[in-house]
Amino acid sequence: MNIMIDQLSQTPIYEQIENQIRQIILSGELETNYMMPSIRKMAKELGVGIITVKRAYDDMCNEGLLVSIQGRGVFVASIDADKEKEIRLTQLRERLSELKVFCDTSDISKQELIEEITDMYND
Amino acid sequence: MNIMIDQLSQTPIYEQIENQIRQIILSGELETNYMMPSIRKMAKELGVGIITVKRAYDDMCNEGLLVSIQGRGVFVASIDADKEKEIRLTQLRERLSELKVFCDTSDISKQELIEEITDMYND
Amino acid sequence: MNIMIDQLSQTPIYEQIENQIRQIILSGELETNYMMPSIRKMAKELGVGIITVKRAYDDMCNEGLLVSIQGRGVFVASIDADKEKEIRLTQLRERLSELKVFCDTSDISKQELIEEITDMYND
Amino acid sequence: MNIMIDQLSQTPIYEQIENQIRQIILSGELETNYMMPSIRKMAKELGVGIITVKRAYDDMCNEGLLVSIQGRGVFVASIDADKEKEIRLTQLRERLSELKVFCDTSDISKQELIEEITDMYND
DNA sequence: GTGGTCTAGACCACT
DNA sequence: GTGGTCTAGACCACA
Repeated sequence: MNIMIDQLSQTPIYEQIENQIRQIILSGELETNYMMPSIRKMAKELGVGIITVKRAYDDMCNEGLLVSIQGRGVFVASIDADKEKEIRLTQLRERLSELKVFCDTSDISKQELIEEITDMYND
Repeated sequence: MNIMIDQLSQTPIYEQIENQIRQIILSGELETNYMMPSIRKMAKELGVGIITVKRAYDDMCNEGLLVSIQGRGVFVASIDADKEKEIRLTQLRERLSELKVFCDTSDISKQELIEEITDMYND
Repeated sequence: MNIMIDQLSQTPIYEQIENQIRQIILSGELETNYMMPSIRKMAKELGVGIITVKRAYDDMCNEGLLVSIQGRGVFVASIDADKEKEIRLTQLRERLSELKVFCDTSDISKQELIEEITDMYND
Repeated sequence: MNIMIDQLSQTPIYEQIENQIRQIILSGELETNYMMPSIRKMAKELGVGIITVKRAYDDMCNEGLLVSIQGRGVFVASIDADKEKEIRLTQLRERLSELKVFCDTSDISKQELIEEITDMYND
């Protein structure tokens, strides 16, 4: 589990942690019931505060990707891959819907939009 | 000029104002040198503080879309088409950048993203 | 007397008027005791408020370049050209003194300074 | 970091703060990532309001000389030498622009101006 | 009337 | 503790 923190980023540290853990779990790198590093250990490794890591773990528990068990630790939740994927896609569609409104009111065509995305992925 | 404020939104009020004014100006709805509602009037209409509106106007002055003149008012700046387009694209890229972070951390590929967009435009 | 106002300039209108009147008087274009246009006439010609012109005239009276006589009008003061010039140069030296402090603390050499000035006058 | 405020000056307090911080940073006195005094501390030390200091910090963030990070503090940004120099020259040009208006309206020629500068540097 | 500056103080988000 | 947002209200400069 290799998590990188950018101390100067505008994105809150707890969110950086969440994003990377989410990516790792969704990529299938960790099995269900895998025990996450303890909050203290993770905080020490990343060089951030304990509260910050706790916030990240808590958020992921609410999200359903992690499960916290009193006195034992935090574990990777059992996930139905298809169902999870569908959730992500639904979230994506909501974001895309907002994006389309922006493009429509800004005179940006579908062509230009896709072109920008392609450029972005080529960097 | 119809601006709506969502007091419960996560996005700061001044940013909501900025986004909507920007949209209105870039859509060409307002002519160059159009006099914006005075800070006090706008604040009263929106039911927000004077400083909040001022902050929004200030930011847009820095952005180059408005010009503020002491004792006279705040006016729509003259913008050439190319510069206008560039502003829009810059905004688009900021949004796409956030979108990419979401996709990357959600195990959604470039392929899937473009596919979703294409579907959306076909509806 | 040809005075131009830039309504969109950041410089206050009354100051624009002052600068141009000062220039005209110092250039010797107007004789001593020349009667300036009335405040109302000047305001009408320039398309600005009466108060704005009054402010400009008042300031120039305090500066000693104009003399206001109750019920008669505003006139060009008698000026000792040499003395006036010396006053301007003294003011210039004060400004240059500040400028030098800025250059010294910003690692800008005399060479660079004069070069920038030359460039500026060539535009 | 020794900043002096002149409460009676015509230049706004936040601008006085900005000018002095800019000078300090551009002079190389502070290293990249140096943590600036907190807004509250600086405000208390200078005897001004919190918002005044915040305004100064905000402006310098927009200028690219500082970076503000929620919950952590405000830091000196990393600046490359060329960009630094360009900032200084831009500031110089703004000052020279004002100086030129003064000279033009005071019947002082480019020759006289440069002569005065040369004299000043010879003292 | 307009915008520009400044204050004191409150509440929230992040570390 | 840090910065970020927002308010209410005051005073000044400008037109």
